[in-house]
Amino acid sequence: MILIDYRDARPIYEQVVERFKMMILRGVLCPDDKIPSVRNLAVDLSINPNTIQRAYSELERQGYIYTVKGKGNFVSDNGQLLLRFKEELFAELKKICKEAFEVGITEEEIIQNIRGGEKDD
Amino acid sequence: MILIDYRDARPIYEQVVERFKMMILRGVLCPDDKIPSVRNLAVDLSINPNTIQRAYSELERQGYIYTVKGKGNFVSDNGQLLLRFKEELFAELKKICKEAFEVGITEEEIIQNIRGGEKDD
Amino acid sequence: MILIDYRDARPIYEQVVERFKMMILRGVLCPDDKIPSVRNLAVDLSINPNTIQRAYSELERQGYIYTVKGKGNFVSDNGQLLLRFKEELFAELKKICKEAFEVGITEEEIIQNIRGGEKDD
Amino acid sequence: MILIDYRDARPIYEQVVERFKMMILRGVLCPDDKIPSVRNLAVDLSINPNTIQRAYSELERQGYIYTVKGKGNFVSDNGQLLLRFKEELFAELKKICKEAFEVGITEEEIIQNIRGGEKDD
DNA sequence: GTGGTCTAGACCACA
DNA sequence: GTGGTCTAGACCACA
Repeated sequence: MILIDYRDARPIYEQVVERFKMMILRGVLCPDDKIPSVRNLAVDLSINPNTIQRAYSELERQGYIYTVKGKGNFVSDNGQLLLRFKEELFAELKKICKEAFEVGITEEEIIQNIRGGEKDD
Repeated sequence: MILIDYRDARPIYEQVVERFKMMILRGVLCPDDKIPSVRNLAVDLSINPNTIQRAYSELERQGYIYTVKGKGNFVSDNGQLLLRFKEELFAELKKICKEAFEVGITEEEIIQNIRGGEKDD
Repeated sequence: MILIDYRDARPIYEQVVERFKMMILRGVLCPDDKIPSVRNLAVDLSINPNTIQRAYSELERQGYIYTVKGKGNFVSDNGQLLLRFKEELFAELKKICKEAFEVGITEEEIIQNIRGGEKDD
Repeated sequence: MILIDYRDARPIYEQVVERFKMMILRGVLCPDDKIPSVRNLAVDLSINPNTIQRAYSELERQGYIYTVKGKGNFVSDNGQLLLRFKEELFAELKKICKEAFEVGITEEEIIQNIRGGEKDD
């Protein structure tokens, strides 16, 4: 369900956050679905429960999941999530493009580079 | 010449590296131009010399500058730099676009978002 | 009769306590009215009976209900309840106002903010 | 500088957050002031560094401080902070008043209770 | 020295 | 069982 890449420079908790975000945004996980308990996922991934706890706290803070004490963590029903994710992603894109323009790369060059990627997915 | 943003989450050495890279790629700094000595820049920016040294080592490792012992640090004459920078930048773009496609954002939506940014520069 | 909000960060037993308190203070539930049995309410709300039991114990401790063994739980006839509730509520208000005054918010600003809320109820 | 109340039901990290917020909002701590290092404050308060770390992360997330890696944590220069704090505080007040109105407490009664508190500060 | 991440493990509240 | 907090302590990146 969740894969950790130890060669990835990003911290483990961040990778966990990202995996869940994508699964929720893609609809693999649906509103009110229960996600694994902190302890279970920790055992499954051979990771310390504190690290999972941190990932889940972050997911809750960002509105992707909600916690019911004593029961577990569940996927939120928040229609705003995809919209917010898009905004963040476009902001990132624009930042990179700005850097590109600065060194003389043209809009057309960038667009050519993006085109055709959709089907690779 | 170099501006450090202490509120930027990135480490200082990384900001220094990035500033020099951009100045070299934009042609603000030309091949064989002498860049400030570690000591001088450290004083100018009120930064630990170790931090500048680390930035310069990184710039040398990436081929942007070369060191002449006893003389100082100079901008490389390396025609490959822009090409390599472009490849890295396009790789980043593709990674983000891949994530976008995964959550259902279309190529057209991305391209619309990029268009028009060139003139804002 | 009782609604549980699983997205509410507060524990379930606390929500149950609060709902009953409000119903009793508003007069929706009257002295000596029988409230649902632990078992029935647990089934109705699809909640663990332990949780309901804990809520009822808390309500009894605070004087809102009394238990007759073998008969059930009943609303208390305690004229002091509203008075005590008011005191608690005013204490909370004062604590928040104190914090407000500390950062320079004026009494007038607070009062303006409260005025007009009564009819929204 | 910071006092922890072990009888307080709130977790320690939350108390630390609250103390710093108030000091910043009251102007006791000014923009770009350095706050104690995680380790130092941990020793001073006889608290685990992780707990201080958590408090500082929260303060950063809320925009009260910023971190310079390897240097320390510093007070932000964010004019929005007081405004946002006010909004949160007024929201709390309204929630309590709403509860008050529900059990028949009048606006006037509440206002009388608040008046005169400003000078006690 | 300074913050950031992570492990190991305890204890508590809640269901 | 489930999450939340905290302690103790290690190791790393950065300055």
